[in-house]
Amino acid sequence: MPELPEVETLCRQLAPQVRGQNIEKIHVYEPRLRFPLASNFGSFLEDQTIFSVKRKGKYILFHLQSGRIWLVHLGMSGRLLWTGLNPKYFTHVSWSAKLQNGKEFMYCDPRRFGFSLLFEPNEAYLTDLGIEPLSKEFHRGYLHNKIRNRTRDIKNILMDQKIIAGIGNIYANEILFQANVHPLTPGRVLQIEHCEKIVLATKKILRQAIAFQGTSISDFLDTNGKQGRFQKRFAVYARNGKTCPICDCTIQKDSHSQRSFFYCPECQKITVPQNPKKKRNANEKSK
DNA sequence: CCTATGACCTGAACGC
DNA sequence: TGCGTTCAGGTCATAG
Repeated sequence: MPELPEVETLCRQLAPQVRGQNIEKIHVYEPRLRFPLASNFGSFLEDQTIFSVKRKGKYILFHLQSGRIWLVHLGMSGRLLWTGLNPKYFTHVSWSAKLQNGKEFMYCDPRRFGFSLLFEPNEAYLTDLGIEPLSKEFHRGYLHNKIRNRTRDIKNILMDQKIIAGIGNIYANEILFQANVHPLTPGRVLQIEHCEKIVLATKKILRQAIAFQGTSISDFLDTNGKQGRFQKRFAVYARNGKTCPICDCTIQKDSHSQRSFFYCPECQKITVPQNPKKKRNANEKSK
């Protein structure tokens, strides 16, 4: 479910309700997440006051007044929901947090790829996380430096959280369409002007997606159980067989390193020619 | 250091 | 109706 725009949506909804609130009660229902919940999960958080809620990449960070940090990652299928909604949403509940104002939110995660980590004041955390794509740090020179010697394909690079934090499969596809770059283009063939297009496309797509409260394909719901709407704006993602919004070609779907990718063969021609070192196959397609 | 691959989970959609 | 297969928004550990 969650890439940067979805996590940002959740943070914006949570912040006004939880800021300054004391955590009255934590319930743990299912500790078996990507990393098992710490045995002191409840006692670490109970009676702490939430100072702020921030997003970093795809992480939600609750900064506590004590200086402790509570980090939440939603994996593929994690949801944060206010209690009181239709009970059908509350399957696979992992934990809940009740605040002094009576509000309570629950973490539900069927696939259990998400996790929650706790940090003491001054303890290092997220040390390997890359820069924020919506920050000024993310500019064409930064991207060009990161990719200039890489053979990895650009879509994979965009999804590398150590380089840029927050982009996943949906937005990588949409960004590369917007930038007219084929998803499998090796990083090292992209010039500074391509990097410029990719950076601009990244900021544009992510901002739009945030404005639409993220994307709901099947799993994502906001804290009130409502879907995002950016899926209505998809140019390529999950649109294979449909018409490109720009050129009337048919959107293609393919797969690479166990991830689907989607592209327009006409609009996304920036790619690498066949590697000259590679031996050519003796047989062309017959006939 | 870099790159590619499998593993971790459940549920939904699809084909037979 | 049921059973098997494939796929899904992410990340990490491992091997070369």
